[in-house]
Amino acid sequence: MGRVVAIAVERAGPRVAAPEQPGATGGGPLLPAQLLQEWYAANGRHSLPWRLTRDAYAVLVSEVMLQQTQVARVLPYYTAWLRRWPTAAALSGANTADVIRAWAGLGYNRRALYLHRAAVAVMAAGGTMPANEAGLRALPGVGPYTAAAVACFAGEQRAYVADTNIARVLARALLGVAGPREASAAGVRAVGEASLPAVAAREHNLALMDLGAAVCGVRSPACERCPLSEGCAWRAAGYPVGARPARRLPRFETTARFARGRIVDALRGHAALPEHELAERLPGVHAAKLAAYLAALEDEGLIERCGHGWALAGQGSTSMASPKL
DNA sequence: AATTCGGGGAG
DNA sequence: CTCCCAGAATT
Repeated sequence: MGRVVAIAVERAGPRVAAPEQPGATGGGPLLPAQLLQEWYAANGRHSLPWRLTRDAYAVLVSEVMLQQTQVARVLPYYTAWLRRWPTAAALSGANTADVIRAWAGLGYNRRALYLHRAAVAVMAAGGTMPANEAGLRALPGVGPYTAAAVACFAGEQRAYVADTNIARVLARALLGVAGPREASAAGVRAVGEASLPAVAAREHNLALMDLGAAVCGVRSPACERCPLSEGCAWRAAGYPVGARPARRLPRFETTARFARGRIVDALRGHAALPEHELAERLPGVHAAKLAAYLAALEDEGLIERCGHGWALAGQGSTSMASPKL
């Protein structure tokens, strides 16, 4: 991608960019875009597979997989998924059970359903993936972040993209607080939008994202390696700490999340299972709630009744499967 | 505004 | 052990 390099060497501005550059919008704090792009050219993760394509479907797959999930864990899933379902048309023809099985290990299983339903919706609407925020936002499982990300990374549109990393960098560098929780979402958005460059917003957003992941970590800001440190408001303020949520988490094995994950994963390995066999795979504390878990999973479209037992939804192609138990 | 929804790995 | 991760949907 010669484009990135070209941007980085476009102009040799002042080495230390002033945090506030007069004349942009309202005069709020801005990012030193030049330094940021130079850092990105040298340190960005340019070879991530979803950054090497502009295919909106492929980018959507990556973004949904990346929701609350680390890059390293998504990589093998992304590759396998696109090999199996290279297009929205291909995915729309898959059965639900196969899609849920392909998701094994990623967590938040509803994301697999959303992705499948999004593909079906795209095909129903003519077969062309939307590349603008509004069209993307209408797809299931696509919220403000994912819509902006796909529009920007695939459609190369000038969108304000705010994942957890970007929001943290903006909150620190421009607002002087520890993170987005210590600022209003509108405040972060205001400085983020004001800092969006007129061109190459894609590289701008990717740079902020990589910076947040590699340098400006939640617990470990490496300011000595940060291109924004000179004008960083958080650093200048002496690194004020953020408030702690301070919430006691119950043992994971006792949570509904654990039970639901176990249930779905058990059904991944079998065509169908009777309810008592599902109960055997759960700690006793869940016995009284098993029926409620199953009802919720059924309502969400992850599982379905199969005779006297349960199976992954859509097990037998698209037709109403005959009872197997 | 608060909750719920998985699972793995870093610290 | 706790915390965090390229969030979204629901209440």
